[in-house]
Amino acid sequence: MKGQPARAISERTIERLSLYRRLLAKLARQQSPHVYSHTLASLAHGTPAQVRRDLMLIGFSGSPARGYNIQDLIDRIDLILDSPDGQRIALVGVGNLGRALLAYIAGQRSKLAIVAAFDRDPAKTGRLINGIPCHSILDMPDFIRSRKITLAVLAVPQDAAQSVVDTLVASGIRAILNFVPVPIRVPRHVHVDDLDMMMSLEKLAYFARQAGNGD
Amino acid sequence: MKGQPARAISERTIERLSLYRRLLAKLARQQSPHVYSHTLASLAHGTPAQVRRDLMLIGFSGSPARGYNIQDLIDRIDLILDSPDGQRIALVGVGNLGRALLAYIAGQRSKLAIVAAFDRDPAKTGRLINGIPCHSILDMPDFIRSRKITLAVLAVPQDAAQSVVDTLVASGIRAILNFVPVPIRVPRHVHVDDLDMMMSLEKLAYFARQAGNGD
DNA sequence: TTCACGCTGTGAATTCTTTAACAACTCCTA
DNA sequence: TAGGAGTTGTTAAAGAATTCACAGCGTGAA
Repeated sequence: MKGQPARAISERTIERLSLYRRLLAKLARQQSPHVYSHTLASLAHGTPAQVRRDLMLIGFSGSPARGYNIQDLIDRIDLILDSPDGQRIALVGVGNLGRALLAYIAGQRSKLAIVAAFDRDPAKTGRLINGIPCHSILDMPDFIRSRKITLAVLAVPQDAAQSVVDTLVASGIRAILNFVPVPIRVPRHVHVDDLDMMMSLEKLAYFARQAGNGD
Repeated sequence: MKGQPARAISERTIERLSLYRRLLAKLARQQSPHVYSHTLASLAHGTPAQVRRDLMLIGFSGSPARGYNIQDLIDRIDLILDSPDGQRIALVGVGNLGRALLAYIAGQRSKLAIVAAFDRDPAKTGRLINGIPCHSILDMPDFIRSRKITLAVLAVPQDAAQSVVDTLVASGIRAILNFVPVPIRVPRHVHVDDLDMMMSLEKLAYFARQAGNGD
């Protein structure tokens, strides 16, 4: 069995695969067992050529005149995106945003489970929050190691960010979804994705102005 | 007065400018009145060449041997990113996430103010939430028009997303920050930025696995 | 069984983004 | 006042990502 394709798939393509999978899950319930690249493309706001190339990259083939088998494609994407034994996530920082993220993420994907939350404030620790146990941040290293947590969602105050990140990295975390609007330093083997809302808003504000008149 | 440079600046560059401005604001309080491109680059996790090119694109010049004047650069970026009379934002969907976003965004930038929230649920409307007045979604079109709101943050349930978007667009919204994990359809002149957390998590999960061993 | 249609798979072309490289210049030192 | 160190501004090259375009094929219709 060949498993994952040898060469790394680009970040952009992985993002689209995630999107395709979600769209395909909906299609699977509804219509014929096949989709054309142009159908999937229009659902994903992309081009047919892009869809075909993405699927080519993961070694998936369709049939001319029938398109791609939906269930087979979902299975193939699962094989790429999911780890067989699943991956566990910790959320750090149980403030307003942290709690909302807990509720948002919990239970979305069986192979990607939030298993613990951490906070410095003793008033928040030692109980369930949105069904997830919340621990003291002092217990974090042991917890991450023993439960083999590889992903972290960071939603702590700015000042605390870098030191929390250092702890996470030292505990063996492999990737961080960062909601703190500060660039965090990590060693090269740790991946970071910044979701910076103010940056997105400022970008939208700019293009909103460019587009139409000058309000 | 020439105002904005004629040619559009790329999305990537705008994002970095937003980041630079934030970093510069910190620098301004601390040290000398100048920065070198390599200093700013290292704070932004970028390369000096990238910084120089970005600043070139917005027509900003530094001095050899002293670098860029921090305050002047902030002013120049303000000129690009900010609208002189400010832009107003509406938040739609006051659930867990919506409330957290209100708290997060409120008061961050004076030229980018959240001025109203909307929800379908009458229990939530008619009062302040995190200091922002919350209205019925039925009043949204009038409100958006009369208060000249051009940006929207979308945090409604999936099923409601497209119909809310249609209303927003019809009311004159120019750009939407979309937290709903569904591709929304808008006319070409409306800009959308999708902040899709599950997609980001799945991407990180993939690269976390690629990097090290195969857990 | 044959034909025509419309799709896939993919090399080539294009476009967009980043990095390299270096001449020109400014400041500091002596 | 002249020289050296180190930075900017910018052109050219490299590298990624996307789109084009078309050969080849499978299906359904005749």
